[in-house]
Amino acid sequence: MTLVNPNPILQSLIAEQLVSDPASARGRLLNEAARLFRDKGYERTTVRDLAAAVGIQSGSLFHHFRTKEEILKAVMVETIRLNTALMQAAADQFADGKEKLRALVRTELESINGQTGEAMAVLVYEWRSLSESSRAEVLELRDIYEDLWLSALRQLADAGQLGADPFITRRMLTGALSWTVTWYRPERGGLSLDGLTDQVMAMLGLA
Amino acid sequence: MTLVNPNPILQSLIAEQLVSDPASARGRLLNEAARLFRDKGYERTTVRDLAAAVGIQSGSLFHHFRTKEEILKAVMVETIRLNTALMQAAADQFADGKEKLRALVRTELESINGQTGEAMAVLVYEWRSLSESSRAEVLELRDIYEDLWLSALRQLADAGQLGADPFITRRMLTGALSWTVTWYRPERGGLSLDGLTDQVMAMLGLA
DNA sequence: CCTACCGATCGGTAGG
DNA sequence: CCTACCGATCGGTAGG
Repeated sequence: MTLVNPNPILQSLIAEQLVSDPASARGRLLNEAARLFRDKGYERTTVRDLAAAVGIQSGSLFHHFRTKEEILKAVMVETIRLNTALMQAAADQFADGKEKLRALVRTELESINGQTGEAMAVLVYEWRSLSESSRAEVLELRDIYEDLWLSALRQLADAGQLGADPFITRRMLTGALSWTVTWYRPERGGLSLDGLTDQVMAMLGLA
Repeated sequence: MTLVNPNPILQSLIAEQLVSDPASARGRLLNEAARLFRDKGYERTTVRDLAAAVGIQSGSLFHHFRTKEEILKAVMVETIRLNTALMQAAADQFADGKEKLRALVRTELESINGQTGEAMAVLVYEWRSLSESSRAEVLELRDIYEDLWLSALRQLADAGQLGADPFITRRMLTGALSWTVTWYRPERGGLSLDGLTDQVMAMLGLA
C-alpha cells in the first residue's frame, strides 16, 4: 500500500520554491546534509563531511550558506514543508478518524525511515542544535504540522475511541515513531512499513 | 505514590561498589556529567564544562578518567545498574501484569525526568557517541534491564491484554518515555508523574 | 589536583 | 567553486 505518491507533491513544492530541487546544488547539499545529520548527528558532522558528500571543498560551502547552522535550519524548514504537504495529502484521503490517523502514522514512519524526506528524525533529534532565532521560524511551521495530528486525534477522542488525551498521545507518538529510526530495518526482512503501522494502531487499541 | 524508596537500593549498590558514592569525587563528577550530557548533549559538553561543574581544572579530569568517552561510558554503566535495581524492586512489588507494567512505566519516567538517576535519557540519546568497544559492555547490562520489561509485557500478551507485539511495544515505549524529557515539566504544574503514568497506561488500553 | 601547554581539528574567511 | 589559510577551541599530556 502506498497512500500517496510523493512525486507530484514534491514537484509542486519545488515549483512554488518552498523546497529546493534535489537536482540543484543547494538541493543536493541539503539532501546529503539531512542524511549525515540523521546518521551521525549535527555536532559530529563537520563542514568538511558535508562538502565531501557533494564533492566540493569545504570553503565552497559558504558560498551557499553563511553558517553550518543555517544548513541545519534549511534542512529542517524544507523537511517540515515537504512532510506537512505529504501528511495533509495522506489525511485528506480519509474521513474516518481511525483511517486518518493510520494514514498519518504510516506517512510519518515513511518520512522518518524512508528516502523521501529522510530528515524527519533530524527535526526531532537536533532541535537543541538550532539557534534560538532559527527555532521560532521552524516552530511556526511545526505548529501547522502538529495541527494535522491533533485534529485527527481529537476526532477520535470525541468519538470515544482514544484511550488517552490527544495532546499526550501525540507527544508519545512523536517519541515512539521517531525512535524507530534507531531500530527499524525493513531491508533486513521482517516487518514491512504497513506491518509496523498496524502495530502502532494495535498498541493504541485501534487495530 | 512513591513505589520504591531509592535510597536503600542506592546505598546497597554503593556498598557493592557497583555505583559510585555521589559524595565522592568520582560520584560528583558522574552526576554533573549526567546532567550536562542530558541537557546539552555529549558532543556539546566540553571537558572544560565538566571540570567547571565540579570546580576543578580541565586537566585534572584526566586523573580520574583517561578519556572523555570513558566518562560517558561510566555514566551509562552506573545509570543502568542503578535503574535496573530500581526497576527490579518496582516490578517485584506486584504479581499482576498490568500493575507490574504500571510500576515499570512509572519508575522509568521518574528516572528519565527526576533527580534519581537523571541519566536514563543519556543512555537513550547518546548511544551513537559511545565507542564500539564500550557498547558491548553497556549492551550486556541493557539486556538485563530490557528483560524486566519484556517479561512483564509477555505476561500481559499471554493474558490477551496487550494490543501489539511485546517487543514492538517495548520499543515504542522506549521512544515515547524517553521523549518526555523534552516536554514534561512537572514543576510548571499540570500533570503529575502518576498522572503521566496513567496516560501511558490509558494509551495502551490498560487504564 | 594545578600549571602550562600540545597538536589536531573545528567553523569560517579572503581573494581569486 | 578553489586555494590557502585564520583564530578559536577541542581533547588530552607532562611534570610537578
